[in-house]
Amino acid sequence: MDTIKGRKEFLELYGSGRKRTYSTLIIFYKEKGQGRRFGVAVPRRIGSAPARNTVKRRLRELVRREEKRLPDHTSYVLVLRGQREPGFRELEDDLHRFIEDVKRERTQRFEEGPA
RNA sequence: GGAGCUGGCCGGGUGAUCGCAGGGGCCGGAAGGUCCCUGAGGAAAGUCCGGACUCCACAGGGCAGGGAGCUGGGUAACUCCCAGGCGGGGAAACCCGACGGCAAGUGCAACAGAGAGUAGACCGCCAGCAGCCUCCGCGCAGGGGGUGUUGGUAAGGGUGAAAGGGUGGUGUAAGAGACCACCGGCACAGCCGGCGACGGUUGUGGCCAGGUAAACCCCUCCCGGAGCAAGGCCAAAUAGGAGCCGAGCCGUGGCCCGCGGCGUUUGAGGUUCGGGUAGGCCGCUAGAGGCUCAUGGAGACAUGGGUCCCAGAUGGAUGAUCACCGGCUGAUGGUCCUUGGUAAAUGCUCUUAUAUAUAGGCUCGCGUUUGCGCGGCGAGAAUGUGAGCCUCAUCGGGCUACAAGAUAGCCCUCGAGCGUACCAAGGCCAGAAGUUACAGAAUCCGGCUUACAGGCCGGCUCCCUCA
Repeated sequence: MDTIKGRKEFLELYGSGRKRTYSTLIIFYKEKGQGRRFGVAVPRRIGSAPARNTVKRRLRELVRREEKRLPDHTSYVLVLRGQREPGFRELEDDLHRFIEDVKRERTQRFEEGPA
């Protein structure tokens, strides 16, 4: 899993990337460069350092599992929503929804494209 | 067994699947692959002290600023640690203390109170003066009690966190360190013990000096600045840009003097606009290091030997998911064990026998409420003491009657052992459910402080019981 590094690149995705909102996550993404690259952001309001680290590990684990199902040549930033530490299942559900949404979006574009 | 104090330690485990970071070996031209090893804490936290390390400065002096503040020791150093002293808390084990100086100066103190730091008369106490009352009337002597007023007084009451030493005496109208004795405290001097803080003791002195220095301040001692984004190397890039101000600027990091450097035609420096970089490597993990043994020491710790190598990320690794097992709390159940209590709704056996002081009321006797004289009223009121009588209550419980209580009637009654029933507590077994903390290295150490579900081991104090 390649990671996004540098504040500038994060700001670029926040500014010009596409955005989808789910119950525990906000996901920014944009076609860019080679391969798939990921960034994870967990705000301070979630809790202490150990709590934030746990959430980040869960998100990385999910990305590692599901990476192949996402479109290539794209950068993604996953930002945590809410005030509390979410469970693994909640995060998993949201990521699956995102994968379905992105797949539908590409199919639509593919059908509209040649027409 | 209970209550408490204290020192040290731990702070989930196993398995499966899928992963991360560093190092090493092997394969490969490289990308990478593969195997092995290692991979968060007691506080990694707060960033509060102290150091190591790195760079800058080193020419000093004065002023300012900050810190420390009982003694001796330990340490690289400390605001830390050990031992001791003193003060405070506790019945004790033990705990707590910024613990130099308010008898150098200046300042501050709410409310209450008469008075709060050169003290102060609200009540009280005492004295003088005036006038009044004393079973009734009158007189004499003496006493007592109020009132008003003028003074005295810090004994007593009251206020307050605190009222200007305490106790006893002398003294006095009443009092007062006014004087005396003892005690406490203070200052000075001596002696004894201790390295010392200090302790003990003797003498002298003046009667005594309130609190607050995390109030200013005074005294003693200590203190260059910045921090691993320190600092160095490599690579890349900006571009030696423009406008304006301009005689000072920089370092000695607070200020002044002084000193050093740069600059005033060759323009230091500042500011605005425009533009750009922030990639890699080293520092970077072997250290005041861990474990263990020996020696010295009361201890903190030191010295020496042996042995081990134990995180180094940089959008930041050290894990994610699932299953099982633990730890703790525990509704409820089993009624197996122990202990205690209750029971004419209880059985059996043994052994047997008991009376008290106080309170209240009533009656009677005696004494006192200054003395005397005359008259009146009246055996009264208050108080002390002695004798007799009466009443109530307590000294055991249950049942019946009554709404309840008083009360009345009836019954059982003491002690010991065993058993039965019920209740309570503890142990044991089962167990729904809940809970499983605080918290994430970022240059590294030594500390401090704060947070923490729960658990383990040791030592000590007090109380109860048994032998």
